[in-house]
Amino acid sequence: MNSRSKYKTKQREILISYFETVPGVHVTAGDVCDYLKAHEAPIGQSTVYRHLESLVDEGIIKKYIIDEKSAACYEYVAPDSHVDAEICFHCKCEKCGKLIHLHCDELNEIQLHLMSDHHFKMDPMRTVFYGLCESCM
Amino acid sequence: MNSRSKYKTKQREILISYFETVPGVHVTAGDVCDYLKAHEAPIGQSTVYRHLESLVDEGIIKKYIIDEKSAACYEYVAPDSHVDAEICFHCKCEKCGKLIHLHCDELNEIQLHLMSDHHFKMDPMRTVFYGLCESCM
DNA sequence: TTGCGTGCAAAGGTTTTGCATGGCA
DNA sequence: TGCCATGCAAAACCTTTGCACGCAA
Repeated sequence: MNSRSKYKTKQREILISYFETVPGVHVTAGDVCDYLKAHEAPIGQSTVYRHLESLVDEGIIKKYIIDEKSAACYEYVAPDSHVDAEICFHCKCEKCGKLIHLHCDELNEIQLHLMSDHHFKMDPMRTVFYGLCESCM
Repeated sequence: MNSRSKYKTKQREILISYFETVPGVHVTAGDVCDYLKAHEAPIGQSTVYRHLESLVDEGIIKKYIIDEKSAACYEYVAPDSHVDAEICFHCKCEKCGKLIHLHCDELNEIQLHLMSDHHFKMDPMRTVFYGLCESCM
């Protein structure tokens, strides 16, 4: 509900700085809290959660729901990257828990198909394919 | 872990009977508990959860993780249906929360593609496409 | 009789919320 | 000054687990 940040606070800057140091890495809300606590600048967990929601809305970070039993993951989005071209799909192995990143043009056709035939605008950042990876099959 | 039922108990029969009365409907563990409590036969929630796990393993019901913030959904599988042909995909609207069921052959190609090109065996029952539905776009 | 099944209560983990205090503009 | 932001604690939520008792075979 408080999607947009109105004030520039120290906590917000700390969080953004932290994410900038871990590009391409999936971190959970707990990871963020732990890291900040271990370093110089602890932030209350409710503040962390509230900022994570805002930063997702602003497109500064992405949120991934990888596994329903574990915590949500957040990842920094580099501001100078043209994100549209960087669509990334995820496959999660139900057995070993491995997470596979896919950059595949053919998978983009799924989006087009869902759009044209089913009138559904799929969001690749939130969609995860569940199944079995090669080594677990 | 206790995947297979060894004893035939009253609670197990009640649960199966309940699911038979709601074919094609998604119910949560809480729904089951509430329904049974409102009727003649309440069952302890831990027993419900334990049976749900067993029934999923036995293929009597299917489990869907639709939304990471809400409870898992369970659905009865008719025993006389040839389930292999009944693959069903789900689309979940992130805005209005609507759940859309898709029976589409073209989507089956995703499975084949993931299998042949990425060596990943996708599980349609667990995979949900997130995005925006027609009315929310 | 043997050991699984049951159910209550409590724990588990992640996320949200209430409320008083603190800080930005 | 006037809101918004913060953070602690507690609640909320779904699910799992411990343990003693009950029941199927």
